[in-house]
Order: sequence, then structure tokens, then C-alpha cells
Amino acid sequence: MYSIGELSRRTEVKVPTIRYYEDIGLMPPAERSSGNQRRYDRAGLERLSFIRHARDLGFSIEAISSLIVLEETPDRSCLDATRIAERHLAEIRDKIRRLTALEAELQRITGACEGDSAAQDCDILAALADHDLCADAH
Amino acid sequence: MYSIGELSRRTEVKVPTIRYYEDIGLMPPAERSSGNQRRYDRAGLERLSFIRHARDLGFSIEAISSLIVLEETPDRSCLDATRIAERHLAEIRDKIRRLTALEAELQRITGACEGDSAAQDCDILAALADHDLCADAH
DNA sequence: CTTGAACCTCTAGTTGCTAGAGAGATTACC
DNA sequence: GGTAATCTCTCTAGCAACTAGAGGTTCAAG
Repeated sequence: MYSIGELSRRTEVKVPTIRYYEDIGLMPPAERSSGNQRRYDRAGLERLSFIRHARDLGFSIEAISSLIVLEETPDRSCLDATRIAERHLAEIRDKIRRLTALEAELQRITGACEGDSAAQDCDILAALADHDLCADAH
Repeated sequence: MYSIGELSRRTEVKVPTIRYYEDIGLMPPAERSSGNQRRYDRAGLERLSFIRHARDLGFSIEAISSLIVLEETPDRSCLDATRIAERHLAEIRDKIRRLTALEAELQRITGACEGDSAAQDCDILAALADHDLCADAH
């Protein structure tokens, strides 16, 4: 049995975060020692590792909840998991697309400024003040 | 003079958001009508447009505050604005880099699954459960 | 002068945690 | 077995950047 600190070390999830996951029902209520401290077994470790990994991959808590349900009802098809992952992938691609557009715009703006003019002539501030100067709509 | 609703329409910033900006000091306290409703002039419109545009470009409220200070002290050099914008650009590039790595990993995971196997064999769930299956560290 | 839309303030909720206070439990060492 | 150091407990409050709703007031059109 692991203490919460030990679990934290093994999964690299911070202690208060583990308690938070229990609060919101992502982790099941932990067993307790005689002194009311949380104790975890291998199942707890694996569940938290799963959560950690999914968070690393950017899944929302809500999506992870769904994935856990799927994991625990092994007679269900894997289609739902695929759908969740693919929706997430689509979101990530959308984010990348938007960030890339921002990058281009920002580069254009910062590139325009020499960096030594007085602020009333600063092209960055001018570009921010006037949307019409933008290359494309955002 | 514009009402808050009119300002909202012109800048495409929602009414409660405008009030929120005033609360946190990003917008100066608005003048009021005899009946205590907010009234804005051209300066208010321009300031909110500036904020809106900077938010669109992903600047944080804090960064925008700094930019506004720069805008209002025209004797200061534009170097600070450049620095803020460049730091932000670096952050965006970092985000893109991390998201792109995630995209590759997620694509690998979702691509592995046929989508018709039973959940206990689902490669997505297996990949999420076992970090060792990952192509690279994240 | 009335009606209905727009406005007011205030509180609380969102996501995914993090920080801190003050008290109790456990463990290591002598 | 004692005691000191380190965990751990619960609880509340805070972060960013808003959004939603309640309950009440003001404005503008007809």
C-alpha cells in the first residue's frame, strides 16, 4: 500500500491534485489507514497513471471520465474511445492552425518595428490599435 | 456618446466583459448618465478596440495592461512593447511545438485502433494506460 | 404614458488545479 | 519509549478570463 506522497512520487501527480481528483470523482475514494490517511494499491496507481497520461495528451477531465467508464465496461465497443480521441485530435489541429495564423501576424507586427523609435511612433502599438492594418481577419 | 450595448456591438466585446474590464482596471471607470448608465466616447471605443485586438492576438490581460501604459507614456521607447510582443511570440511558438508533438502522438494512438475491437483490446485505452508504449517522452 | 428592451449591481459558476492555515499521524532515530 | 521531523488531514480561498443569472432600474419609441 502506498501513501499519497508515495503515489505522487510514482506518478508525478502532485498530492493536492490527487485529492482534487478524488473530490471530483475522477479517482475513487481512497481506503484509509487507522489514522485516516489515504492508502492506495496497484489499481489506484494504474488509474492515476492513466489519468496522468491522458492529461499529458491534453484530454479534458470530462473526456477522461468517459474513457475511464469505457475502460471499466469491457464489453462495450472501442468505437467510443476512438471517437473521443479523434475529436480531441481535431481540436488540437484546430488550435495549431489558429496559433500558426497568430504567429504569422505577430511576426509581421514585431518585424515591422525597429525597436528604437519613440512610443508614439511604435509600429507594434499602432498595429494593435488599428485592426485594419492586419493582413487577415482574426 | 455610446451606451455599453452600442460599444459592445462596435467592438464585438460582450457587455459583461466590458464591465469586467472596468472592474479589473483595464478600462477606466466609464462616465455615467444621469440614471447611472455607462457612457463612452471615442477614446473609450479606441481603448476597447485595442484591448480586443490584443486579446485576439492572444496577449494576456497583464501584457495588455503593460502595453496600455506604454501607449499612454509616449516619451518612452518602443523597446518595451517589442519585448512584450516577442516574448509572446516565443510562447506561441512553444505552444505550437508542443501541440504538434501531441498531434503526432495522438495520431499514432488513434491510428493504431481498428475501432471495432472489444474495449478490453482497445489500443487507444491500452496506449493511455501504459506510458511505455509512447513513441517519445511527454 | 406605457411598454419592452437595455441597463444596473451583485453573487456564483466555469476549468484544473495551487497555496496556505492549523491540526493530527507516522516514521526515524537515539 | 520518547521526541523531532516529515507527512498528511480538512478547509478555505485564489488564479485567468470570463459567463450566467437574479432582481431591480432606466431609457427610448410610439
